[in-house]
Amino acid sequence: MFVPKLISLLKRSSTLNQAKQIHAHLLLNGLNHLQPLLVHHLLLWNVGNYKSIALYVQLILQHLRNPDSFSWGCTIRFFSQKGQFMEAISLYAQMHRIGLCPNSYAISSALKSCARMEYKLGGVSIHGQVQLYGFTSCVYVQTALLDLYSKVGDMEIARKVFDEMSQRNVVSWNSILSGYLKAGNLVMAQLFFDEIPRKDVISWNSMISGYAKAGNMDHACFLFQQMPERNLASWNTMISGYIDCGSIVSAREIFDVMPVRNSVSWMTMISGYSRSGDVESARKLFDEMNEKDLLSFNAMIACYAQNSKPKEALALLNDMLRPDLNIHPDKMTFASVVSACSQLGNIKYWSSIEPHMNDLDIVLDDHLATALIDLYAKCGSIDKAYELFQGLRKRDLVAYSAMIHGCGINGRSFDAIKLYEQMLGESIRPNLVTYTGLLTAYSHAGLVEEAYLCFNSMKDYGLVPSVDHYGIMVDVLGRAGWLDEAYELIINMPMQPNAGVWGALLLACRLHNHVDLGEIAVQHCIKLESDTAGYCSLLSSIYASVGKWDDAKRLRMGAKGKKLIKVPGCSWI
DNA sequence: TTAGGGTTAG
Repeated sequence: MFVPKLISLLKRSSTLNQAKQIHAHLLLNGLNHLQPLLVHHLLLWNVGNYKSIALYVQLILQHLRNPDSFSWGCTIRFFSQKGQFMEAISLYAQMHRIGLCPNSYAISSALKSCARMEYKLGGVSIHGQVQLYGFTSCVYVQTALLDLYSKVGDMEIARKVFDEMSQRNVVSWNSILSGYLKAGNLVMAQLFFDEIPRKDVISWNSMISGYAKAGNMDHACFLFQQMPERNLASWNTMISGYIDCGSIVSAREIFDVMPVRNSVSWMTMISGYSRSGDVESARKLFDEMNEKDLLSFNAMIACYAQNSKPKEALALLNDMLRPDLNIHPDKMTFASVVSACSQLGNIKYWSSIEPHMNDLDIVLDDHLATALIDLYAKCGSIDKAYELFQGLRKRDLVAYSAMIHGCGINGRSFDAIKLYEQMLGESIRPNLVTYTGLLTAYSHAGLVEEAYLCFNSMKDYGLVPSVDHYGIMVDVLGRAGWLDEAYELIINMPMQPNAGVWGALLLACRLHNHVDLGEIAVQHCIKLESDTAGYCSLLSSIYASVGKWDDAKRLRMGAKGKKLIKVPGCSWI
């Protein structure tokens, strides 16, 4: 077959199998030099699905008799564009190992991949090769380099690269702009923005986003009104800016007047309502959507999970799985669903959903694994939780807090304390949730003085104990029999104690048969909560335990009839 | 090179 005919056949091939046949033909007829063309065609026209093309092209690369930068460069760019950054970087390294000189495609795509993964070390080593192979005047390579340093937060070197560029395009300007904005340096960003010779919509959007993130919506709005053309990202940035500032009403106004909406707009609004606790408005908006997609389902399921409506979250997952919708849940969906199951506190809910996740080939990431740690810990499978915790790529504040709490409620107090120390050793600052778990652990172990020290150390991290932390402390003191100290702590609380705090004291009074404080505690509990039967029966048991049979009987009768009871010497209604 | 979603307490 003539070469021109082969090339035209290749260009018209639309399936991977056709391309493979042509490839076989090339090899049989000694036309190996046409392989780069085949690689280029395969990658450019996406014949077949991504995975099979990727596999086939990699196979070709490994067997090229005369490896060429063009084929390798195209492939590296392909992986980088598909978001397969690890693969792109590893192919680049391989290309380097076999002694091929990279072209600008290869080197800029490898740099982009490092930037997206914030893999500074890899980027720096490619920087050395940029100098070595003489790409110092290629605007694409230099911009990729500049973007890398902006993304990893090294603005000094980013600035140096920018200053030394012989040629710049608007992407170079936008990259340095986004670096300063990411670093929160609005002053420098504004200076650069003013200098951009031909600003595009991305330059404007970046500035708007920077002011919005800094909470300066007035200036963001000023820029939004000034910009010559707006795209969807401009409008969506304004919506999320208002939501971040807590102005859900202004966000809605923007949403209502924008000319075209996409799923990001809908999702941002739904999660805005979710964050302000307005589940009803979120659902109303969700129901108004004509074509619900993965993003909107995820936003609505997350809304239910985050607002303590786990049953509704699971019901919506069920709707989402309807075959006619053809929507496949992803790891975002499952993170919320796991949280919902965890709130229900029974593993049976998750057991019926887990097979779906496995069918969908969902890969556990740290977020999803953390949700599972919490689920297993709450359902008593602490060993399974620990196993997941050990397997995390990076143990962050949330993972530690979930694990500490999990150990706390499962009676593994010393493990909880050890984890807390390990966390501090990794320079992770605890938050209020961490202390809830830790105090729970001390409470279960009956370590009163340690708990007190821990409670007092919260201020070292700038944390102000919440009413729940006081509740746990009352529980710790009370269980250990330090009832007067517990009462004193309640009296000196900087906020109003809730029924939980007084309930903890009441429980302790029952444990140690303390009548006087028990009467006071029950009085407050009844004042704070409508369902009083449990409290009355506790006090009644206290009376019984000290032989005050008449009082005990009277209280029990009262509790049965749900009437309000009067205790001698007390003035509650 | 710009917009958006998930995980920890009670």
